[in-house]
Amino acid sequence: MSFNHQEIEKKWQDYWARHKTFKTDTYADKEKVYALDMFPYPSGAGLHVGHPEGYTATDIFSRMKRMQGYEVLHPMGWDAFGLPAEQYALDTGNSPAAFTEENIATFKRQIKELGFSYDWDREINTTDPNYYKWTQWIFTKLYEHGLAYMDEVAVNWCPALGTVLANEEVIDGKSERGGHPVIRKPMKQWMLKITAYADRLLEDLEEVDWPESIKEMQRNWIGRSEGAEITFHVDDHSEQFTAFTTRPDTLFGATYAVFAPEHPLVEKIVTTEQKEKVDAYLKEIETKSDLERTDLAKEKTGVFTGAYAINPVNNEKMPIWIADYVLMGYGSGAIMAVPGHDERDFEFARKFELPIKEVVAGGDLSREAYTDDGEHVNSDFLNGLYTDEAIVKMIEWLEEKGIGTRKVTYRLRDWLFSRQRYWGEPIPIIHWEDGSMSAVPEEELPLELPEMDEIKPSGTGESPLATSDWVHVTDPETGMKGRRETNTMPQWAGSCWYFLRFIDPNNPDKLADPDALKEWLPVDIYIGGAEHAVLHLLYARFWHKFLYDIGAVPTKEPFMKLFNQGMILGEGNEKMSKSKGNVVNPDDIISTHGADTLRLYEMFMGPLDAAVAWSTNGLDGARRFLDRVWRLIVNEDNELSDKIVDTHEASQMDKVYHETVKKVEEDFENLHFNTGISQLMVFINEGYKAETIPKKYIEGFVKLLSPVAPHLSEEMWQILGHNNTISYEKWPEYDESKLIEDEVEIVLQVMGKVRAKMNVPKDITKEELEKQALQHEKIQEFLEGKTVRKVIVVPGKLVNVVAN
RNA sequence: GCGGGUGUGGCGGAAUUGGCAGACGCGCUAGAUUUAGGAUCUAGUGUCUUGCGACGUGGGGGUUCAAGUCCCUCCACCCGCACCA
Repeated sequence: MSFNHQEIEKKWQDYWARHKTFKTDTYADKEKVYALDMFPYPSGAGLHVGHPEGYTATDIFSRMKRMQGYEVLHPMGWDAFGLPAEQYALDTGNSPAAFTEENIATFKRQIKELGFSYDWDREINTTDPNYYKWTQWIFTKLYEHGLAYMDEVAVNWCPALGTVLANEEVIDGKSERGGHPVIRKPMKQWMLKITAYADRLLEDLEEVDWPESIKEMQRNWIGRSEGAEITFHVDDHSEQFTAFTTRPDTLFGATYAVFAPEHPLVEKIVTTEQKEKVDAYLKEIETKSDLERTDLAKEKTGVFTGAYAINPVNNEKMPIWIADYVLMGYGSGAIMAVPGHDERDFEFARKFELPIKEVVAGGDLSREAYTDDGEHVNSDFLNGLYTDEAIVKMIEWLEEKGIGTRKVTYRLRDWLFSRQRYWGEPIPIIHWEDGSMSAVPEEELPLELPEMDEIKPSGTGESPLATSDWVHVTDPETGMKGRRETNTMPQWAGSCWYFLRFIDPNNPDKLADPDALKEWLPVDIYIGGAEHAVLHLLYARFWHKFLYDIGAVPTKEPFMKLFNQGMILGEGNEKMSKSKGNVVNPDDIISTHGADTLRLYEMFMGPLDAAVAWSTNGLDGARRFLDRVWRLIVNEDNELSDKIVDTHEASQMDKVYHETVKKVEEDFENLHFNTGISQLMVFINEGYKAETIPKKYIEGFVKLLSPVAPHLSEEMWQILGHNNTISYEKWPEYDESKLIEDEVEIVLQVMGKVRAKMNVPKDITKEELEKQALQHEKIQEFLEGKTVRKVIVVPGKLVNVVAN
């Protein structure tokens, strides 16, 4: 007989809700554990089977920690601002708020049906004014500290979405959401000065327990490089420019200079003879999208400006070219080209027949650029030095002459923070008619979004808010008129700090009580998808460091341990997608197999971080295991099976039980759920073979199973004669002595090959073990006619006889 | 191209410090039970071989008494970055 999952799951979900079983006591005396999920964007499509994977992992961890006596904070909320709701509102004329609310209701129902042990009293919604009041408050603090500023920048304007996108939201020249074309357009935008934190964001990665791949991605994204900035004069002009280089030691080999096409100096220095060609080139570049520019980048293009720069180290004239392989957005948008020792410069010099000069010996410059270390030549005072020393000496020389300095450059750009959208947190800034600007005072926050009958693009590139009366303000004291900022914040804003609010979600006076933050921070385990490796995780770290600097949070880093769950693929090993029709809906699985089965299956599929294909057979197998557990413990009359006996006598289950407790605890602690579950299966297999099973072992087993399959475990716990929830029962302990048997099996090898096995007492001496092994009949057989050269004895494991 | 990662049965995957490769699950085979079953229980299941045995962790080489694990080299796939000076 199998259990009725629909009945049991409903029963215990109701019980937990009614008793508020998972309510967290913020100020409990117990030691604290904070287990966090990346909260979802509540899309109209509802929950996907990928969501429960990470959620189940943190839930198992949380449930185990509760049973081990910790006070656990395990919350859930909604990252509910975002483009799809606004797009829906534009398409249908309905309000994004109502649409969002419906989606949240669906998500919440689905998540509750999976039996996660969230403290629902801490539910957070980023679109709730009580929440975004503090998102706005953080913005005003950033503004006060000079970290939020407005700048005219060439932004990624997406005409289809009617908004500006951050660099990270543009993939191959198209919008990350929707795949619409994106063009460059100069606009006045809000920026956050994340670059001010670049070094700390880099350095503090050392302190956190994150996957190396994610740390590496963040390091690459920040892209720190050390070098020098060198000033060059333009020949016959009063103009000068700077170029950044990581190889100042090769300055003697700089034979030409290259500007990015957008470099402001280009129009000033271009000669009349070359103007036509330069203009044509600029025009060609302008009409290319970013996508084309990177695509066509394989073949280098460029044009001579007619002007020359003076190489400060030898006063030689270097022709100045423009080429789009030099990027305006990095360094100063101008480079000194050293074709002998830089592959890109080499390629360019070859194509345009520019001189190539060797200054580091060791390569063959007729074939390729030589970028490795070597002895410097043709370099005056650097001759004979190797790269490291030559760099130091050259920088000293440049600094002495006042024509260059040591310089660190980053790939990381400041964070483009405004969106021309309605459905986001309003940026709490007022632009006054006298041209000044001020932040909305704290006591006036939250600055709520006005309700609008119709949300339509303003047509001017401003957000729909520009069409509302809401924008107009008058200073009650001076009577000065002003206009509210109409840009809103990007979706990343609300998720930058939500984990702080979970700690003290209803605090009206502060973002959260500092004492409570001290108790719970940093987050002990944070699980979510790898797609947030740079954006969300870098932005959240930046805000956290800022809040740390102003004394609002007590830790430098927000997330101590991070883990990325893998993707669940469709049965054909392809990504699940509507168009392929291979999407698995959790609702269907809960209905046919039950939430416990879904949880168990997703954890048993493979390692948590692996991408594994969904398998209906595998899912059936998970259900079969739970049925086996049920049938072993519960009889036809829904009572405890006669096989379970209340005894303290020694049992054949002793060893496997203690092994199971040990392995399950260790594996769950390390998020190795697949192997922990396999051990639970081993225990049940042994249980089927045994005549009787001590009740205490079955109780221990049900506790071990309960984090994975909580509904079924609660039901069995009740059948075992308990009236309370299993959620706070003491986690089982194992007895190390029960793991060791009196006899151990020893592997006997000859020349490294297993030839026989034998059982010996566990405390046998090395000498005795060797003696017995050599006497073993089978071994004797193999040693016939051979001379024993050496015998390797590993106590408790094996004996290897070397003979020939 | 650069950086990171992964390659183990028919499939998903296990294997402290190098020490019995293939735990557990799926699938498959046989038997039991059943009116019947795609239910349940029991046994088997890396490959080759009648057997003894031999071979076997992407390919090749090396270190070692002993290699999935360490070293060298090549290949394939996945992820990230992509002219970052």
